[in-house]
Amino acid sequence: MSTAPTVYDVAERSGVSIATVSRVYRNPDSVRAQTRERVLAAARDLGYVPSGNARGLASRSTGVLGLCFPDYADPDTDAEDDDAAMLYSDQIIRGMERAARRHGYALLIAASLKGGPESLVAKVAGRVDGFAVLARTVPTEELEGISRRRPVVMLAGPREEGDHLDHLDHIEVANFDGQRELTRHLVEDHGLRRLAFVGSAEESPDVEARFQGFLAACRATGVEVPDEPAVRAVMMTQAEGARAADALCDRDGGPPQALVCANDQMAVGALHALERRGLAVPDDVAVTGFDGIPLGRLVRPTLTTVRQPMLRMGEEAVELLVRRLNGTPDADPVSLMLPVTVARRASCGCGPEEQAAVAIGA
Amino acid sequence: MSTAPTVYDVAERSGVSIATVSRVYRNPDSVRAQTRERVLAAARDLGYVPSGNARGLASRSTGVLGLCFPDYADPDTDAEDDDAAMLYSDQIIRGMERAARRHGYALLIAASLKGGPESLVAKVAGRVDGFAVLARTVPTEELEGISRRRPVVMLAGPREEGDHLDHLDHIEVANFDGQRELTRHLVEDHGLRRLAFVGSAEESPDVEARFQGFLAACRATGVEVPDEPAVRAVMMTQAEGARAADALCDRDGGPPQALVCANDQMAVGALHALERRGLAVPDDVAVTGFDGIPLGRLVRPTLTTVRQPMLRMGEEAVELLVRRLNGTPDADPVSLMLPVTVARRASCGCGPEEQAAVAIGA
DNA sequence: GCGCATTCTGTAAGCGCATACATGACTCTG
DNA sequence: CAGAGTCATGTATGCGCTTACAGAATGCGC
Repeated sequence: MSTAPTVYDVAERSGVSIATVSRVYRNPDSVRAQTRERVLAAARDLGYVPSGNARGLASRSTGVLGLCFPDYADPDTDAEDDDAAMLYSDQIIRGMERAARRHGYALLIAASLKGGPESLVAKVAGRVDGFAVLARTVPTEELEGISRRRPVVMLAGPREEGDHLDHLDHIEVANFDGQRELTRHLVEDHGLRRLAFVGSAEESPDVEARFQGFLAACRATGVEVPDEPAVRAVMMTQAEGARAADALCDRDGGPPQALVCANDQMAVGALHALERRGLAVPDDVAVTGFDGIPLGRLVRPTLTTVRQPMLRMGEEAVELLVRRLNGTPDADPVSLMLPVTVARRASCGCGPEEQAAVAIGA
Repeated sequence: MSTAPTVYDVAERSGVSIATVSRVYRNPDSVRAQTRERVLAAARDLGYVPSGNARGLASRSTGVLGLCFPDYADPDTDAEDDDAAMLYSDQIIRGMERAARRHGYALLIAASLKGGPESLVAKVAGRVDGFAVLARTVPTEELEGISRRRPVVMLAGPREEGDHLDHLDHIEVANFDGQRELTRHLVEDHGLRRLAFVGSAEESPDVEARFQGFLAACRATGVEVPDEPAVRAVMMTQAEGARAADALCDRDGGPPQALVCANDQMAVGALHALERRGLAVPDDVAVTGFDGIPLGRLVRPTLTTVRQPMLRMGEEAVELLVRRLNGTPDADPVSLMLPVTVARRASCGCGPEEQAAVAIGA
């Protein structure tokens, strides 16, 4: 692992100047074929790999796009089953990677833990030409500064009015419409009326939108519910979902007829908690989630949920970034809303077979 | 999107030298608190983000690890169902990301398409401190050169004897043992004797090892099979799996009793093809895969397969890289073999419930 | 108040590459 | 065969940061 060879080494070995070496890589046609071969041969001999850092510094661009996402993994779950570990951020990653590749970019990913918030984004931001951020992964103020200098697209968080971030491109899904339709389904098609929403609306604008959709459906169907979520979860993990389910069951009046969870992970946690208590899903309590992670189809009963088009979200994010990168850097901010689908599965009482679903919203 | 501020701007604005600005970020304690605050305030005002390129250049390290993987996605499948798009590389990505984060690294990922092979690895290699490569993603010779200058770990390809790459760290799974056990199960527990192996052994050393495991089980149980795979697939995608299934059914003597596929994607493709032909799985033909991707549990019948611990593979890869990076760069190459588990599900005739599985190999 | 040990901060020299510009070698024209 | 025009290559500079090293400021004991 000796010191890596540089353009200088290659230049010396092939008897040309460093400029020529550089040209061989950046603009091969501008070098005579014979010279080029000599240079490439020397490079091969030396095991030369151009330094991305130096290249980036000199050319002011990296050829890399980035993604910052929160780490919502349930540590315990993963150990026993890889599948369960695939969260929705993973699908966004794949979507972005694929689209990035099409445009000649690589993808740099980093999850933030509550720990060093600043370092994370800064690290990513400093190494990419542009990046996407999953809602609330990064403190607003920090993004504010960063986004002045390079393209950033917000994912999954509705734009915040009056916020300093409204100059950012933005992609969200039909949280409101999706949750409203799912809730309507519970009430009208399954006749459930005592519903409880699980999830902290303050935590994330997505959850807030979902909760509002939930409320809208309740009002429209004449179901009474409190003006705020029955249980606030801090993290949106399985553990929190289980805790929420337990808390709701222990309340006066017993468990509600349906647990409407703000995401799939909490719903799965609730499923487990209810099973431990000997309550049957969906007969005693219906449970629904939101997201459409693979795990939702692996649990029993299979989880009724609202599916987000996550791959597409990742792809669209890249498209927006690329557009800004070559062309219209100062165009007005774009705001996309992608449609969702309600996946009716077993946990709401729809039986084992998944029902055909239609796109909702946007 | 004006020119981004630099240390110089921050230095000027806060009335210090650029060295002090740098120190504030690299080594905060070495700067007086009062000075530090001034600098940070100026940085905040300007929206300053340190350039990763410049930092990397000057400090000769990037704080980034990389992963190169092949793109085996089935383009058509993805559109209709995000879940189906989650391949095994995605799980490796997650495993690596998580471990990388623990060690303070970000992760750069890039899939290679057959197209520009060189540019891909070179690009990644030039931007990271070390990286992992999924078997055969990268031409051997190219890796040869690169790996002389920075840590590389090979994933999922058995080390090739006499190869120039045997100085690389290496992680594989118990391909041979896993496939042998699965094959034994088909023959001894289900009484199947006309088996066909689908997959090109030349393409990948993993497939070769699996095929050898298949052969070993056949010999041990007295089942006769040809010395090479019944069908060679070029890509290991669903489309290829379907084609293979069709080809085998059209042969003289009709379909075999079992299709032993070299990976899950091909197995799923075979499942579809058989269904189209009106053949029942597992009653007419049993089908098995290898990998344990989430999709395998979503198809009907659920897919019997050999599960690889992919998350763990990603994590171990990072551990190996990190170890080389800080400490023992020239230690002897490490070779890890991770155990697999046989997941007995419906497609081999074991019924809908997944059977408890035990670790095999290593 | 002085000398010396400690901080703290500034100066300067790269890190490896891209690229504008200058130079040199040819070819072509008249 | 001189001069203009091409093409290939070299020279020189700077990208934004880190980091010895040196220098200034501060604190301490006496």
